[in-house]
Formats: sequence, structure tokens, C-alpha cells
Amino acid sequence: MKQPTILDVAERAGVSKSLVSLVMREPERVSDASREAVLRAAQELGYRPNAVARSLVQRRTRVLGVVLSDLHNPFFADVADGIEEAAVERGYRAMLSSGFLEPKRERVAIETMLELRVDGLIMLGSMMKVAKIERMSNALPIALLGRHTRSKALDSVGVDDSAGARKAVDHLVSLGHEKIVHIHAGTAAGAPRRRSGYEKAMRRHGLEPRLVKGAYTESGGAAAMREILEGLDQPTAVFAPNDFAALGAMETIDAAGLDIPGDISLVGYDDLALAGLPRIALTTIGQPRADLGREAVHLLLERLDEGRETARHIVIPPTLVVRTTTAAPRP
Amino acid sequence: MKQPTILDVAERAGVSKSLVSLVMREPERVSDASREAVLRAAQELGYRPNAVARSLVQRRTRVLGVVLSDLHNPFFADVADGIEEAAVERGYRAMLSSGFLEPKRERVAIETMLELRVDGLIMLGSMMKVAKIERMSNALPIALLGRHTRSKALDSVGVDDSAGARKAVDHLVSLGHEKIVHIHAGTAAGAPRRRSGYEKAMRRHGLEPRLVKGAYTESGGAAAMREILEGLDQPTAVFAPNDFAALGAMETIDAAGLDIPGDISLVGYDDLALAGLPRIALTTIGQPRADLGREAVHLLLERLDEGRETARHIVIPPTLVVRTTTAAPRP
DNA sequence: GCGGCCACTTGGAACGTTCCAGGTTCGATG
DNA sequence: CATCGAACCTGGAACGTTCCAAGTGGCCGC
Repeated sequence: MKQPTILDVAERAGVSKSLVSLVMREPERVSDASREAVLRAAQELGYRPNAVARSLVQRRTRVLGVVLSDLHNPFFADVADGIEEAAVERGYRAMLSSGFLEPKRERVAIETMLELRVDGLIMLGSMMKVAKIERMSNALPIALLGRHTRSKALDSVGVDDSAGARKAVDHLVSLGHEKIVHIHAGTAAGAPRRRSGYEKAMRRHGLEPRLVKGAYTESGGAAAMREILEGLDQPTAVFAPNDFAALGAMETIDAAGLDIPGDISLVGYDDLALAGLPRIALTTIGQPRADLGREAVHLLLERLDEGRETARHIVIPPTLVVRTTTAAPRP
Repeated sequence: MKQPTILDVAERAGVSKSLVSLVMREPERVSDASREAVLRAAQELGYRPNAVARSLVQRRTRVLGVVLSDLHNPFFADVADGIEEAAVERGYRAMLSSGFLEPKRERVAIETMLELRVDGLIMLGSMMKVAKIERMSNALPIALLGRHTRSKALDSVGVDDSAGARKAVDHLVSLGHEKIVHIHAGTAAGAPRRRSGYEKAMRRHGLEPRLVKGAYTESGGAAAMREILEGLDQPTAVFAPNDFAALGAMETIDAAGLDIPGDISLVGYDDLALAGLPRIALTTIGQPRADLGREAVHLLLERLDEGRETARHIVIPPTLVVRTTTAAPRP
């Protein structure tokens, strides 16, 4: 049951522990005979280096912590995938911690990561105040993902939500829409930029922005859509703050007996996998999700392995994905 | 930049390192005066216990490793959530590692977990041979999730796929269906049991099982459905091996201009979130996913904290979720 | 006023590595 | 044939904790 240590291997191979250590790390620097003896002994004993002890003396764990609010959100899952992939590629591991409805649980999760001495931290969809995060960043490098900041201490990688909203509006306008409502998600992550991008794009086209308050959820989108349908001046197109909200809106429109895109065109945001299902086929704004994760890892490693000291902020442009929920308005 | 250690705190508080350690672990055993002095010093220095050092001396990390094949699969995401929740509740942390298309990457991930000396391992959707897994289990307790085994060394928690299939068949038969085809997913995890459960249930109703080979994917379901529609004796109901396959079948049926459930009733398996979307509304077999995760954690902790030595295998019964893709067949 | 007990505190060993300064061996070199 | 350097190897210190045996006082009871 007890796992063999480097000393057991050294004894069996008839060499010093230091040599065993060297074989494990830089085998080419050891003579053939010793290397083979050590390797054989290790094999026979089932020796496995103890990363805990190694971390203690090296004072680095080669683990990157990732705290994210919700694994169910496929957006985060994709990003997490990119993170994991990039980390492994560079000789690091990713440790995920998820599921924060309340900020308190998030704080605990972060604290735990810090106690475990992860080498860097990626925060995904966090609502925590930037100042608070900055305070932690003297202990380790932190990258904010999917969130914008001008922080001098924190790195960030985000998508240009404003540009995404513009692409949605441009698409609808090019189809001939003029009455375009935006369901906005208040102050949720990214929502203000999507909203202001929408407003700016509308004005640029000489159109009047029309806003309805909703949320990033199916039910939030459904409720907002109900409000829109109860209004007087019916729009010909709706731009939802994300795909979930668009889905909710879609249900409400269906339930009202209206046709998409015949009566109302609908645009989402995020390009979740389900947006591509034939029965949904939602026109939406796509984001290179795995790339976001990879970029975040690279930002961290630039600090860790290359010694960068100043903050970097990366912005990735989103793309328009046209499916069948948008068409020219009825004449 | 350098983090303070227990010695820094001890010096500042004017006590020994042992006392600081004690305050961190069992504050009630220390005099009020000392406790406060230590706590204040720790606070002022921003001291945070080093879990790496602690793990080394205690020879346990209080980390549970979770290797899963795919985070995108919402099933795994739900299970992972249950795992994380149960772990935190019991003073452990979960470390996720995901994304294995190839067995090789899975092996590396597991090896990494072992080097990090996680206290227990949960394997989710792994295709690795049981004998191989058993060989690792003398190093640490392992729980297999979503997979059945009679192993004497490994714990497992799974759903009763056979019973799930039976519920699907019973439901369809009670609606009046007799020509019920099952798309089976070959030897993929759980698939053989779903298939044999289907076969047994059919025979019990005096009906002839009818099988078509498919897969656990959308495209696999779509292809199988095409094969079914090209056949001579059209069924009135189709039981897919999972929701993704059902979705694929649904697309094929839609494309053929047939109505669900008018022409064909359709039952999925898994009850993914998307099965509940109004536009999909798939009748399916639901599994208490988060519970699966929680159970796996409990199994591990029974060994870790309560000293259980013999294997336990838990089977959780699934439930039928009726939506709108099933109805009585046309007379 | 002394023994004993209790509450509290302490120093050193241990955990399993890596790192580093220095040691050994051996063949080549002048 | 002494010296040198290269190639290879070694022992001890360090990493930051926990654990444990043992120490220190103060107070109580007789």
C-alpha cells in the first residue's frame, strides 16, 4: 500500500537518491548503466515521483487554477477545454473549480486554490470586484477571462462584445429590418457592451434603439419577449443578449402563434451547440471559445515562464453565424 | 511577492511555529491571548497555510481526482457538479481532468493525478480495461462512475440501464405500440444493457425485438433512422440509445416529412437539458446525475475516512420523463 | 511548602523531493 | 608521472508544514 520513495529506488539500484532524482528529470545526463539500473528498479517497485514533495522544494506546482461560475454553461465548458489543452501542452495541469451561485462559495474556492499554491489563476465569468482580485494578484498571476478591464495588474482576454452586437445589427439592417429590439441583460458580464454596441450600431444606421430588460437565461428571455409582444409597436426583429435568452424568446414567439423568421427575426449570442440543432437553427454571434481559454493560459505562462511583469489585455473579435431565424421582414 | 510562512507568523506573534500551526488547526486548544496574537500576526502578514507542505507531512492531499472523457457532454457536467459539491461538503476538493478522445491522453491524465497524490480517483465514462484500473487501485481508492463492474477492488456507481430500457418499452407498449425498434449503440458504455433491457422487455410483452445499429451521437442516430425509414415494415415507435441519437433520429424523421409523434413515437435516454426545450420536448429516460456524482464521492470517503476495505457497487434506478414525442399509434 | 496535575507551549524529527557544492575516477596531456 | 579536466556521482541542506514527546508554570490540596 505504501508507495515507494526515491530512497527505495536508490537503495535497490545501488545509487544515491540524488542520482535517481536526476534520472527522473534529465536522464541524458546520467551514464547508461546507472540510468538503466535506476529505471529498472523504479519499474520493479512501481515508483512514481511525488509531485507534492517536488512542489514543496521547487516552490511551484505547475498547476493552473481555474474558477468558473457554471460548468453547465457550454460556453465555459468549451473554454475550459481550451485551457486544459493549452496547459497540458506546456507542461502544466489545470485544476477546475466550479459552481458559484453565491460570491461566498467563489471566495472559498479561490482561497483553496491559493492554499494549494497553484502557479496561476484563471477566472471565468466571475462577478468579483476587480480591486479585490487585484489585491490577490501579488501572490500569483491572474487572468480574467470573458471580462474586460484596464487593470495594470491583471491580464485579461475577452471578446469584443460591442463588435459582436454591431455585427448582429448590421446583419438585420442589411436584411431590411428597422424595428429592432434588444433584450438586454442588465449588468451581467458582457451585457453592457453588447447593449452599447447595439445602441451605437442602431444610431449609425439612423435607427432608434429600443431596449427591453431581460437576462442571460431562458426564462429571462421568455419574459422579455412577452413584454415585447404586449407592446404597441411590434418590432420585426429581436436581438437577444445570449442564446439562452433567444431560446426563451423563441418559445414565447412560438407560443403566441407567430412565425420565425416570417413575423419576427431572432438573433442570439454565443453560438452554443444547441443553436446549431436543425430545429433551433438560431442565427447568432459566435466566439472562438477554446481560443479564449488557450490565450488565457498563454498570458499566465508569459508571466510564469518568461517573466513578463506588465499587464496585457487581449480582445478577440466574434463572428456572425447566419442560420434560419433571420430573414427579410414582411413588406 | 514571497509568501509568509508559519515561521514568519510565529516570530511576529512571539510564539513557536508549533503554536501557530495549532491555532490554524484547533484554535480552541490555545489560550485566548496566544490565539489572538497569532491570528493578528497572520492577518497582518497575509499568511495563508501552504497546503503543499501540509500534504507532504500528512501524506494526504484531500484532493479527489476526477477524470472524465468529455466536459461538453452535459451528462458529465452534471455529474461533475455533484462530485464537486459533495467533495467540498466533506472537506475535500475535486480536481477535474477532461477531454479524452484517445486512451493515451487518459493514461497520462491518470498518471498525473497519481503523481499529484490525489487521495481518491473517480473515473467517468472511461473505456479503460477494468483489470488495468484494478492494478492502480492498490495505490488509492478508485470509483467507477456510470459503468458496471463486479470488481472486488473497485467501487462503482451506475444507473440501472436495463431498468431504464424496460421503462421506455413499457411506456410505449402501454400507449399501444407493438412495432418498436431500438437503435443500439454497440458496445459503448451502458449500451449493451440498454439493448438487453429492451429485448427482455419486448419479449415479456410477447413482442419481437427489432434492432438497428447506431451510435451515441446525433449523426449515428440520424443514419440509423434513415436505415429504418428505408426498411419495409415501418415501426410505430423508436427507442434511441441516448438523447443525442434521438435528436439525430428526430432530424431524419422531420426531413422525411413525417410527424412526431403522429407517425412515429420517439424515446431518448439521458434527459439532457436540451430534451426539455419546448421545441424538442423529447420523452426520455432520466438519471439522477448529480446524485451519481455525490454517491461516488461518498464511496471514496468511506474508504478514506471510515476505513472500508471491500468493494461496494451502487445502482441507481432511472425514471421515465414523458414529454410530447410519444403518443398512441395511428389506428 | 511540596507533590501532582492541568493547561499550555515548545523544539526537533519527519515527510519526499531538488539543488548545490564538492567528491571520485579515469584518461589524456605535457 | 604528476596534473588537469571531464564525466559522473554523492551527501547534506532546504522547502513549510504536522506530530509528538517533553517542558514550564501555576494552582490546588493536604
